[in-house]
Amino acid sequence: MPSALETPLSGNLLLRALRVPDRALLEPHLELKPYRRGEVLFEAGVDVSHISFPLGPCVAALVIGLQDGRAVETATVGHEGAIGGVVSQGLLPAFSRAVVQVPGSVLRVEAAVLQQIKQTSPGLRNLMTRYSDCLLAQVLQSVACNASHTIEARCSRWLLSLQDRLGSEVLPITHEVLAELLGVQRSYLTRTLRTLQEQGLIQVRRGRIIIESRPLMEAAACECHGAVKRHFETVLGAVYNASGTLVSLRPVPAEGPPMSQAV
Amino acid sequence: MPSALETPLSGNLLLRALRVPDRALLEPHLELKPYRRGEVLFEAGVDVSHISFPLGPCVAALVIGLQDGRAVETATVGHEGAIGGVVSQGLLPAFSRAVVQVPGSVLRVEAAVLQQIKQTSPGLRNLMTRYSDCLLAQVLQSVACNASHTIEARCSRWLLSLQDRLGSEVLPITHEVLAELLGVQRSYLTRTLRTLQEQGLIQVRRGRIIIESRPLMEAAACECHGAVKRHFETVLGAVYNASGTLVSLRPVPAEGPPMSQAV
DNA sequence: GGCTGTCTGTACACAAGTGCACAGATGCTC
DNA sequence: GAGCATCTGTGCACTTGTGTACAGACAGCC
Repeated sequence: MPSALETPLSGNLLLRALRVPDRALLEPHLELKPYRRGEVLFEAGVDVSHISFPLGPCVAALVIGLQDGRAVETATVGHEGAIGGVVSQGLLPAFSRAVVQVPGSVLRVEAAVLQQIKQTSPGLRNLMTRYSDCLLAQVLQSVACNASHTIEARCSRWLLSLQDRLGSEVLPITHEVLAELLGVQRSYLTRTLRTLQEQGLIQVRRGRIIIESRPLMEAAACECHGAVKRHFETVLGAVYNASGTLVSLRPVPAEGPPMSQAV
Repeated sequence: MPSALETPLSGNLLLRALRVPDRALLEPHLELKPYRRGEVLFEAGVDVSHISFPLGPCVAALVIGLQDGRAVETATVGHEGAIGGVVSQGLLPAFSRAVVQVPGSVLRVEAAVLQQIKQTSPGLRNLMTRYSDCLLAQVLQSVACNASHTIEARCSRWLLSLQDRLGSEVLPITHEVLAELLGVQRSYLTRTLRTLQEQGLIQVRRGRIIIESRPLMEAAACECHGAVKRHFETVLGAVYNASGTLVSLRPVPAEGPPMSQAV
């Protein structure tokens, strides 16, 4: 199986950013697991047994369930990151649920094993800490965003960030689901999307939304999209191609004395 | 000065939860620093040099500044926690600004020094990891909260969480400031507070809000307040007194073999 | 005790978003 | 290629919250 993982492993940018020896430590413990849309990686309140690195197009969301039955998205994680005990270091009960939004596979490792390996690998430790900080940044920005930006702007932001992760203009999502994630009314979201379509930003199809003009979308979206992206750049050295898609992270540098910082 | 710190140190619940030897490691490096209302602990984009443990009534907020000049609160930190590079482990640029809402003192330590001590103290490491998880939980819940709850509910939640930290019914805050933190219109917040007052939940005074009936407040607030509180209980063993005030955290247990979890 | 700056109360026109209901379109399955 | 479940479009009454403006109240200061 290790040989079969050779290719998949490069489908996650965090794993790809690791140096070869660190990757070698992790590789024997990685398990490939496919997920369908809507599948749950872990439930809120349950101990997180594994940490998962989404591959290729796979995108999951951290979701908070509310008493009235709604379930609002708090963070999106794709092939640029990891999900499950990233901050809690595993083995603490999860506060949120993790749900697959775009189907695909993940590479996962037992939380305890990852902790073990981190002990011996400063590079891995450093990388995971940096990613944690980016995840937090994303969430912090969303708090402010949800408090102050219009649904049109938030919706645009969300679509852009999905495109960043997928690298495709065709975003497989229904109004229903997107409205739930944003915590807004479905009928109003439909109207909003219609407006965006009339302005030539997107095309609306059944079950998918097609980005027509990324520049216009970026103008319609709030600053939050850019702010988070910039933090990914400075902290993880994220690299984006011309069309805004996230293509790689800065490789973890070789160990040196001044590395003690982000242990 | 170490002797002068003897008492202050117990004014922060995280520090108080540490075992004596761990505390001893930290103590010589702690510096007492007073802050006034509105003072900035660190700015967004700047490297965080220190990590601060608020004492007694001191409360700070993580704030995201928006392009239109507004500055919305994303998290509140009082004597139950710490602020500055908690997740990023210091020495990464801060994503948010930290502003003092209720004046008081903090004990602070250089980020690099704290990292150093963590290397040798599993207890401290474990505690900080748990606190990080609680901080994230608080922020995750706020994303969902801001997306779906009314201003009245959010305002009530906020007042309750300040009371938890202060342990007093008199909350020193103006409508102006609270409206900004919640990301809402000042005039509408005044109306909301008026409504709460007419229902006997609070009393409104110039520059302060007095909680009249905590039970009624809890009914008016959204579930988010309770959800975060419960996570603090399970993860940090937070203990609340009859009137809802946070009084202590579970002491860090003695080291044992099964401790490897939250390294 | 009067002045002054800040904070609070309220009014009003308006925009944004909800909640619900139902018609119509689309894609998939058999 | 007909049927069906799901998704999308739209209408309408209503609530929540914005934006702006201004009057009055409070507390601290000299």
